[in-house]
Amino acid sequence: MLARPQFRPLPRSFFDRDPRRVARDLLGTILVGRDARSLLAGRIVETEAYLGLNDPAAHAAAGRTARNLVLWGPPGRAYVYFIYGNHYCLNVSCLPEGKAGCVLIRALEPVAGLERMARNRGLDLSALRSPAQLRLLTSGPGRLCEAFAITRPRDNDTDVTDRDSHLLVAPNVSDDLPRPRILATPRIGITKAAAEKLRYIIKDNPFVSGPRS
DNA sequence: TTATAGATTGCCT
DNA sequence: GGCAATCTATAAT
Repeated sequence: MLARPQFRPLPRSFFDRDPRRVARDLLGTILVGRDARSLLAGRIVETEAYLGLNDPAAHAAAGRTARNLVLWGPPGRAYVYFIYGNHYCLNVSCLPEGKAGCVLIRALEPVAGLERMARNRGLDLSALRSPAQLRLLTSGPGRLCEAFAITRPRDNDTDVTDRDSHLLVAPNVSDDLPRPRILATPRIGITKAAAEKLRYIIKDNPFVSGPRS
């Protein structure tokens, strides 16, 4: 059997909580993607919480549908959806089975497998030398999915707490001290419930999505 | 069966 | 800063 890196993912209990807590605590953790050939890793620097039935901006607000079924399942599963005819977005389900909260992963700081990410994004490898171009790899929910080749239906319902999954979330030991400075802001790109501060970012991290200001 | 908005991105002026 | 691309889920007819 081929040796490959092992990761101890976050436990299921981590996701069995209020999406706001999960969204905050996911900052600094590592999204790991892998296939037979490559290992991809990125540090999560931007998330958004979606609260379920009572959150007008959440897909779950429509109730249980074929698309959002994963949201009502057990915590710690990938919810992948297709948007604007162009892009996939990655969420992780929260709360116990029967409740539909989730966290949208909005931006990563690339850690490993940057060449593969660039290829997946259709970028020239010279992009890896320019900070501005580096941002284009995984700075945005659609971009990070393309970089990690995350699609639906294949990756939908993946258990990101299973060490054997091709997509998982692992703690980042080196990030625990000092605790990243966290900022809460309004969510991006929504029209309903747009005032609530449910977007969480690592302050001053250059890989957070949106204009650099 | 048809219409429309959407948890985005990249290219245009 | 504006807007087209491109398709799916859901609402409206």
